[in-house]
Parts: sequence; structure tokens; C-alpha cells
Amino acid sequence: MPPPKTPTIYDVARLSGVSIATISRALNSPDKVNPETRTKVMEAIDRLGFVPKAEARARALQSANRIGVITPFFTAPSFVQRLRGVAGTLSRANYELVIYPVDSVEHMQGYISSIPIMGNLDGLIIMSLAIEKTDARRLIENGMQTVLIEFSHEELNSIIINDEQGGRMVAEYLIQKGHKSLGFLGDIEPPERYAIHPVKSRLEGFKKTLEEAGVSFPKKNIKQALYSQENSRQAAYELLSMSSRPTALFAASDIQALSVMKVARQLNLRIPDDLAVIGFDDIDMADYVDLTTVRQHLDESGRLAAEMVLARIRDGSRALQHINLPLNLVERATV
Amino acid sequence: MPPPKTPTIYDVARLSGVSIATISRALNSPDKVNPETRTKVMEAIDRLGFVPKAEARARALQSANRIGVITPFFTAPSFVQRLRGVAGTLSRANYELVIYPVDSVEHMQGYISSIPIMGNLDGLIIMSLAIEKTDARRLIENGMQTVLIEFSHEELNSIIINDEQGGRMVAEYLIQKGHKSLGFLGDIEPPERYAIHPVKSRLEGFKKTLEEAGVSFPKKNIKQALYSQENSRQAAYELLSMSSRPTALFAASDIQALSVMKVARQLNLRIPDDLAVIGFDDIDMADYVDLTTVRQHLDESGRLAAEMVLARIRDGSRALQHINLPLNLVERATV
DNA sequence: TGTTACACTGAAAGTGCTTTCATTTTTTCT
DNA sequence: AGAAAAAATGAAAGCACTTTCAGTGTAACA
Repeated sequence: MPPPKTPTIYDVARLSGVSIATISRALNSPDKVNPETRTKVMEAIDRLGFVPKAEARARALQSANRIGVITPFFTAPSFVQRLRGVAGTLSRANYELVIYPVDSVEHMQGYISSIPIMGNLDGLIIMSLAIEKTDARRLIENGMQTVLIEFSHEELNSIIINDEQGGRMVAEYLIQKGHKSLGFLGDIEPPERYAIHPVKSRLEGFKKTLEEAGVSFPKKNIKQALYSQENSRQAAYELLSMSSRPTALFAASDIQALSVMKVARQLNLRIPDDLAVIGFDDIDMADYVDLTTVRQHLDESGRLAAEMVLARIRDGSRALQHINLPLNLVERATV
Repeated sequence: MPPPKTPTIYDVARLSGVSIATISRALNSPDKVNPETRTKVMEAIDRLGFVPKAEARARALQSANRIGVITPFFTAPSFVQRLRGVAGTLSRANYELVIYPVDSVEHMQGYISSIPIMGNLDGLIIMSLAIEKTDARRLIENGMQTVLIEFSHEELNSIIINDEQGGRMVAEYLIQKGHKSLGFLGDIEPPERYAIHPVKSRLEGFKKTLEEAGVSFPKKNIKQALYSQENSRQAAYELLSMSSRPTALFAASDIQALSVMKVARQLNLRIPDDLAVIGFDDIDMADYVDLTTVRQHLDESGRLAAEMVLARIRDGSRALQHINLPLNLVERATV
């Protein structure tokens, strides 16, 4: 007994009495084939249990229609929103989304070196990770269309924001609102080697502007806090229970601003009367809780990134782009 | 500038002055080719950075080490948390995560019919989507290891919760807290054909318990509201500006509970004194804003689902599992 | 020295699908 | 009814490899 071969497009063609081209069309662009024919074809397909083989398809198409995203803890709200932008664009363009969550340095290394080799990705988006020269080279040499978000590299497309300017905006706004005693809470020194340092820049801009305006900003008003809820709360608590507590707090991310708000609530501090809080990112949740914050267009960054890879996949000769996304201060109810 | 095409076996052949067949052999059965020739070939391969794509794919086909997740708007917090569970487990097991965001009926149909087919997925997790018999059959026939979350099917693994019981828990709790006038807000009738109806069940349980306890629950206290922020706010507003406004509101999802809270704030209603709010899901954010809610172990559901597919991939003979995850009422500060 | 065996190698035929191009059929318009 | 336009279809040419088949050239043997 011969092995029960899985049916191919040829079997379907024979059974339904049309050419393989028509089968292919019935499957991929149904509008280009007569409804009746299509029905016949579909019946044959069902009867045989036909299933187009991905490998063959990818070969013929010369693309897997799949793009990958490398990102640290992709479930943090800000990353999720970026991903949302990516996913929307990709889905519309009929591309698959493969996620590579990075939770360690080796992970990242491994991904970068093996991904292009696997050769089943058409493009790559790398979020919020610093990539080294050799890794970049490898990507480029393998012709992998790549775009970086929140990090830039001469030879790769990138989308960034001006974190320092963001810090300045916050400082200016707070000063203008009459605050004289300010505090800062954020993850200034991420431990990972591949981490980037946007928070540092935000603090820098913030600090400089305060200095320039002659507003005192003692070291003790700056609190390092990991992204985690517990850690942020602890830091917020320390900041808010100082003898001369600041009247306004700049949290380097919205999530951390929420922690501050929670602690303030526990301490019976009214916001914004007793304490002004301002965040950074403008995640969805910021609107829900009326948090004043700096919008960095997260969804948009993802959308743009996806559009850039897609564009480059279609036309590899496109010039490199380095996009600097604008920042806006969104006034809500916490300042 | 020509696009940096990735080299093919032809390029290698040209460079090393042999035929493509020899290249192929040098790679796949080295013993059948003259060592000198082989050396020449390998040099050319290295020089071009050639990577046999089909081979990689073929290997990948044996086991793609890749599992897919079909989910509606995967960026909604509750889905993200499930994904977080999935991703954690997968990443540890060295599996890739492919996300298929469903935004329309056809999408879903398309995925289910083409995914198993494509044969480049080892397993599949389908979240919060009702799948039809024929689709389930197709999955089973193609030997695709599948687990369903929030929906169950006799022949597929599934992880569900008891939504009705969740509704009952909320009602009991609210009654016990002395509330006599209750309201409900949720997306009772999702429009999509593939949608599931957990909210309906939650409402049912809620309603029944109230009836049994003799607490009146007029129709006008039930508001249908889409998941969207705007829609939820509108509904909350209507509910809260009725002449005899309820003293407690059950929002069928935390996100919608947040909308209720926002509207309450605008209306100058104090929570929980003027209005009690209780949600459902226990997303991360619930803790941040001290929302009382029903925990449905989102992360855990994802983790479990991933573990189930993985287990089944390793041992296809494993018995089907239908897991019913427990629900807990988490008391925080909004009731 | 003439055969034979053998190790290498290239041409070419698959592999299962997509897509272009040309052809046929149908529809629309005058 | 006839011409022009539009729709539907099939033939065939890829796609990037693998594998078979039929040679080559050379070493080994009688």
C-alpha cells in the first residue's frame, strides 16, 4: 500500500477539473475567480482535505510574510501599545507577527544571530534595546530589513524621541505652575547590558532646566526605582514621607506615576492640591486616571516602524530613515 | 544601490566554479564530494555568507518550535496578561510566539483554515473566541495541538472560568455590604459572530442572585456598553445621572470599571461612599487604582494553556483536559 | 595495455505553489 | 447584431533547492 500522500494543488485541480492556477487564485484572490468555479474548487479542497504547504508557498512567494519584533517584557503597557501599532499595520498588510520577548542578554544575542539565518522572517523591529555593532552588521549583511525603536544606529532605520527635551518640557511646565520643590522618580540605571537609558536623559533635561531657572533640586529628591510596582511604591513612599516633601513629582513613566498616586492616596495626600504628579508615555491608562503626562505617541511609533519595514521590504533601495517623533505635554488633572 | 539580496546556491556555484548540485552535496552529504572541491565551496559559502534557506525551513518543519496564539484585540489588558503567561512559559521552553490578532470574522476563519495547513506551527492557543464545529474538526484532523481559553469544545483542550458564578459572587458581596440599589454595565452583546458571551453569563448570575435575595433590579439599571472607553463612559454617565441612581455598580470588566470611576470623579461622586464600584478580571491596573474586583487569574490561564500545548506536543496521547479556573473576589477600596 | 570499478560531477527533472501573459468567454454598449 | 471592454481561465515560467541519472576522469586490476 502506497503511503497516503497529502494532497497537493494538483490533486485538487484534477478533481475539480480546472487548472492549478485557478486553485491558487481561488485561495489567494477569490474575487478573481467565478463564484461557481470557486465553489467547485472549495468542495474539492474540502473533500481532499487539501492544505497548501507553507514551505512551498514561501518559496514561490519569496517571502514568508512574517515580521519579527524583539522586545523586552513585551507586556509592559508602553510596549504593548507600540505592539498594537505594529500589529495593526501588519495585519492589514497580511503579515504575521512573531514576538521575541527578551529577558536576558544572551537571549537578545541569540535572537539576532539566529534570526536572519532562519531566513523565515522578512523584517525585524527591535524595540528599546541597544544593539551592538557586530549585531547590526550581521543584520545588514544578511539583508534583514530592520528598524529600531528608541535606539538609533547609523546604518539601520530608527525611530526615536528626544528624551532630554521631554524632561525639559516637564520642568518648564511644573515651574510655570508655580512649583518650587520638585522630585523625580524613575529607573535611571537599568541593569542589563542591552538596556537603553531614556530615563537618564529625561532626568538630565529635567535637571538642567531647573538649574537654568534657578530652582533648587537637591539630590535626595531624585529616587532610583525599578519599574516594578513594589519598588516604585517604596521609592514613592520614601520621597513623600521626607520632612520637606516635594510639591510635585515627575515619574519617568506613567506606570510609576500610578504607583506614586497610589501611595499618595494611602498617605491621604490630595492630588493635585497637596501633590502634583506628572508621568511620561501617555499610556491608555493615563487618560482613565486623568494623569497629566508627556505623550510619546506609542501606537504611532509602532505603526511607523511597521510601515518602514514594509516599505523597505517592497523596495530595498529606499533611503534610511531616522525619525524623531514629537513629544506633547498632555494636561489632565494631576498637576 | 542594488538591494542586498541574500545569496542563493547559484551565487555560491558561480563563485566557486562548480554546479549547484555540488554545492548542495557539499552541504548535505559531504562524503560524496572531493575534499578539495568541498573546501573551495565552503570558502565561497563563507565569503558570501550564504545560508541555505530551504534547508533551514525543512529543519524547521520537523518541528517549528513555534506556537501560535489567535486572539481578538490582543492589546486589551486582559488579553495581554494572558499572553504574558503564555510568553513566559514559551520563552523558557524555547518556543517562538506568533500572534494572530483577529479583528474580523473573516480573519478568524482565514486563520483557522490556513494555519494548521501551513504546517509551520506546532501548537495553537485560541483565546476568547467561539470556534465552530467545522473549524475544530479541521484543527483536529490536521493534528494541530490546540487549547482554547474562555471557550470549550469537547474534543479540544480548554481552560474556562465560571462566569455565572462570578456574577453571583459579586451580587452576594454587594448585598452583604448592604447595597439595595445595584447597577450593571457591560458588553452584553458582542456583535461579532465569533464572539463569546461571558458578560452575559456574568449578568445572569448577578441577576439571579439578586432575585433570589429579593433585591429589586430594574431593567433600566442594566446598561449595554461596548468595551471602548467612550462608549463605556457614556453608559456610565447615563447610569449615574438617573434620578434614583444605584449605590453600587458592577462593571463586567475592570477596564469598564475604570471608566465608571472616571465618570464618578467628574460627577463628584466619592468612591466608595457615594458609589461602590466593582469590576471583573483583576488586571494589573486594578491594584494600582485600588479597584475591588473578581480575579480570574489571567496570567495563570495563559501559563496553563502554554503548558498544555507543550505537554501535548511532547506526548500526543495525553488525555484531553478541561480546566475550570477558580474565581476570587479581591477586596480593595472601591466597595 | 586494456578493462573495470569507482569516486566525482553536472544537467536536468522534480518539489508545490504563485504569477504573468495570452487566450477564451462573457458582458456591455451602441 | 457587432464591436469593444471586462472577466475568467490555462499554460508556462519562475522560486531555491534536492535528487536522480548519466556521464567524466582516474586508479586499480588482470
